[in-house]
Amino acid sequence: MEINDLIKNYLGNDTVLSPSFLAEMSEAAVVLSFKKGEIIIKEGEFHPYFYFLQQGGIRSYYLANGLEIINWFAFENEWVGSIQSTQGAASRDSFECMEDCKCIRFDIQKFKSLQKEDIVVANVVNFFIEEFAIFLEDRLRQLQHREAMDRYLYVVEHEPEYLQRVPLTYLASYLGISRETLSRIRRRIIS
Amino acid sequence: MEINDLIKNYLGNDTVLSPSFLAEMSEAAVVLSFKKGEIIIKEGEFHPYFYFLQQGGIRSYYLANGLEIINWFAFENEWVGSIQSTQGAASRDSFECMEDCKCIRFDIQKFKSLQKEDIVVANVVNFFIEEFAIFLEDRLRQLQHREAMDRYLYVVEHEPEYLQRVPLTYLASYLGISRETLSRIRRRIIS
DNA sequence: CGAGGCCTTGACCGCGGTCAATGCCCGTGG
DNA sequence: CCACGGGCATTGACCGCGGTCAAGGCCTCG
Repeated sequence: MEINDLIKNYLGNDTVLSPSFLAEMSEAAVVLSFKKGEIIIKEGEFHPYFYFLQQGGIRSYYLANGLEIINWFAFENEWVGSIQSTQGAASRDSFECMEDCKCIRFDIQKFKSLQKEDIVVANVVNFFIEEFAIFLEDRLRQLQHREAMDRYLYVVEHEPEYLQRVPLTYLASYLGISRETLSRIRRRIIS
Repeated sequence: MEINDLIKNYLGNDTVLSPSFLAEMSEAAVVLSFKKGEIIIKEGEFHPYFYFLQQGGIRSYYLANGLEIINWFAFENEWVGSIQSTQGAASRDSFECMEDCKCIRFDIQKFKSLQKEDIVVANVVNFFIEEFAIFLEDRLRQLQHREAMDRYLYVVEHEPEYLQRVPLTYLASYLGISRETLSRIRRRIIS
């Protein structure tokens, strides 16, 4: 059972998911394919699913003053979804496939109700949200009181896969700097 | 029972906490007082407690290049603690009382083990982490691709209590700008 | 009354944004 | 096979936002 393995990888092999959970999940989960450029979730719309990304890359972004501002990138074996949708509200962000993608789609409502009944599920969810919060904290540290060069070097050191798989235009937005500045920074480093 | 009321305020009166939870909590929770300037949690130290702030104000900050950089402020009826300590690691931040404070202190270990057994506790924790993640997301939007004036106006509109209770030096750091820039921005707004 | 904390103001300048032109790579069609 | 066009990155010129340094004002407290 795929999902079971997946969760055990994170939480250790002693994690035992209830049979009822696995049964419900296997019927609620659907494997979907998306092509490069497809938008899975649209800003402003309620989207009652979240995804486990098995293959490909996704970016999350929103519009401000006609500019796309990028929140994060996700690749293989990461969870993707809108926190707002988790609470029944419209997503504040759009999610676009940067590559062809294969995802497992989960129904949020079904998951939420399981989470209210099954303590293991509740703790698994907990674990992932905590991870996400820590990611956001790290990111804040990169943006608050740090100059462009330092932000870039952080990616080089801690998120080097972005350099391989993300266009520089997106990376610049993610870093909160302009395309041009990123370009100049990279040149300074090579020399 | 105070803690019960407290949680019901958040989750609605239909939330029923198990008697065993309440019993454990009332013995694990301690009410503490701190004076202005006291440091509750020190950067780099493991701190196995978190707090519910009943009275006063706390700031979270860390040192970078000898500068204190402020993460957030907390006031009445907010939860305060280090996410890293939740995972058994040392705190990356210090927590200082900006005013005299009254807190309820909880033992993280005890809470965690309850969370593994009691599904209501697990879901309550879930709720608060989710809230925290949304706060962090909002904050990221303020720092990424936004200029100083906009950052300040966001506080004026959404976090006006900070203007009353936080020294401008701290507020500037929170906004990721210098004291002087904040001062000039405020003058521009008055005129 | 003096000292220290906090905020404001001024002078200066460098980082990084904007605008515009150019280069490079690649897919498509003649 | 080459020509063209589009997408993306680079480079240059310019300049304004915001940082740093330093001085001065104001309030509180000893």
